[in-house]
Amino acid sequence: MLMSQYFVKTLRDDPSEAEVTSHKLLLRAGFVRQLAAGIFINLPLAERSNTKIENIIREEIEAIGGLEMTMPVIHPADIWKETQRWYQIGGEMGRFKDRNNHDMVLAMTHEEVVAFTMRKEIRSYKQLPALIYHIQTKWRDDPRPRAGLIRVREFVMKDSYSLDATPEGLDKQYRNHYRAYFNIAHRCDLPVISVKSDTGMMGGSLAHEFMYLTPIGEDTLMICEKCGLSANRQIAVFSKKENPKEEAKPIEEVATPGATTIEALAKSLDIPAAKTAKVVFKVAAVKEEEEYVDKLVLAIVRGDMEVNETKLVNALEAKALRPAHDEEITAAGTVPGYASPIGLKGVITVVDDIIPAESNLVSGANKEGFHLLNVNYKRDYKADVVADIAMTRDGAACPQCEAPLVSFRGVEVGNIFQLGTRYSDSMDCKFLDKDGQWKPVIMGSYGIGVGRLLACIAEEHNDENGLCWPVSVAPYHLYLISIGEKGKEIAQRVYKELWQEGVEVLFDDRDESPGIKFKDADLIGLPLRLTISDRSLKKGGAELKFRKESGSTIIPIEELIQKIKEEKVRLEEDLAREVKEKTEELED
RNA sequence: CGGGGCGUAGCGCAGCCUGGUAGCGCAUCUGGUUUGGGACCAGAAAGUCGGAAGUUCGAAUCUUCUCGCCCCGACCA
Repeated sequence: MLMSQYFVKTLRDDPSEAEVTSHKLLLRAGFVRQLAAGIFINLPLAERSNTKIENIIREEIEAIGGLEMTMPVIHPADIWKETQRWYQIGGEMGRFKDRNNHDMVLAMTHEEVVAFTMRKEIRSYKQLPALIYHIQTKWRDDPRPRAGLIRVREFVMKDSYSLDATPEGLDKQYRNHYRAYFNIAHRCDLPVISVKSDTGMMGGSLAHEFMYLTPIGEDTLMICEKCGLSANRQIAVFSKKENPKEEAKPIEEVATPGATTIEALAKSLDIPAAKTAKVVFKVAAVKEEEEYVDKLVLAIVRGDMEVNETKLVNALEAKALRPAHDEEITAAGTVPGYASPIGLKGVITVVDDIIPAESNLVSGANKEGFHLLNVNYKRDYKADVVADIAMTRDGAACPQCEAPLVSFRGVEVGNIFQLGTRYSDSMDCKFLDKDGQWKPVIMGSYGIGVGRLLACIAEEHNDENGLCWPVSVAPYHLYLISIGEKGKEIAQRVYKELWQEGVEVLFDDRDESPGIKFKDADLIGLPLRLTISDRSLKKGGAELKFRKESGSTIIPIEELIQKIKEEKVRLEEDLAREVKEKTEELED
């Protein structure tokens, strides 16, 4: 490509809409432009990098037996009704009607289409296992897109779907993807870690997320630096310490004016927060005879803990959760700040699993200004659900080794799910097994975001002057600058020859001052930069500089093509070697 | 859904409080001089001040409504 023909100008100033580094740089360097909140245009530079990322993904997925296909972006709602997700998913789903008034869905993911296809095609265990994938646009109407390309509404992802006859088969496909995803990230020179995650709207049993750790990440991960245990905070568990057991004492009402928070309560009674029961009200959409209805939920954790909403939703098997309004709480017969489960009717009570082991906790008295001492689970009240619903915090004890857990922020670039038969059951996707029995196909689904990878790579590889692309995903390998007439003449020849030799060159042939060209070279961030000018010629050739290094070398013109080719190959080999080392580490 | 901020030329911003002919820097176009880190001189072009309604003799400026974008929280493969 010739810079003189690129229709996009780099920006001197950070656009005011951009906050995070990758967003600023991708805008300034002319990779992307925004069309609307969470909807981006990929300009030619981004397109080239995306294509490279996609091809890395293709190679890794083909290597584990994946077959590429394309599934539509627009689906009839019928298949989403079959799996109930039409009803379960809220505003995140894009819905519209076609001209015949049929409900239609903008693809958020493709389990339904896979199941639809496979129930027509798969009849025998002999057709399994199978692995299909595609790279396709998704629409998820996120309530709050943010951080440029990190969190968008329309995006391209590679999603693969495994189909197996046995759980062992699924396990193998899952492990294959686990390794493949690390390979993909490593080949993009993006450090990621895997953590256990919530299955969310996907359903299924086991799930991992691949996280790029960065302070701008929107997920919080809990990691044990001692034993290596890691999980998304949404599902992270920790080892809870019970208070010393006490003999159950009789309930006693005490006046606690103004003590509407645990902190104030503990202070006024001079007891540790861990001797109180924290009551939190939420309204959950719970399934009741095929319909989702809003129910008031009373969740109890020990006073020194907090409620984890994801865990609570899972414990309730609810669709959604929101904080309860004060009116809803009062209507249930209690008072915000002084609530307790004792004597309350018409609410779903969920208690954290440490509560039954605790004795003589302080709880609200369901009237303004009073609390109850010595409340004991079972004797005084019972819950509809007992489950782990406590949030894991920094410093909480690791459930494996008791060391303190540490929290990190991260961006989820990929995830893998063991779906099991969630979709094959609801969509009747069955095969005839060896033993002559019809069985549901066992599915797995595996996603990795192309644009998100690009953004994370940009976030990881940059400096104060601009982007610094890894050679594997750089839109071009080399930024060629010519200064002056003589330099331009030689550069034009070099440009053609390098392309013939497999070196992708972006030639800045513009009639601009050298300063502008150097600034743009740094901003766009190709791994190699070659300058041909009167000055370099006087020194004996052309000047080669690596984006990530400060020095430069002069190369005689006659050796130029060969030398650059070598350097490009060397960069690729260096990266390949690192990938190999990381892969071996992973195998251990 | 709750809280906050911002919409003025392609980009970054001033002007608004205190109403009176819309400005600056960069970018763009023309001519000339320059050519190793976002050059210089001279000239030019470019804005429904996000939109609508209202107040007023007069609104970028005041009022109301509305749309969009950004941030925090909630939510979320």
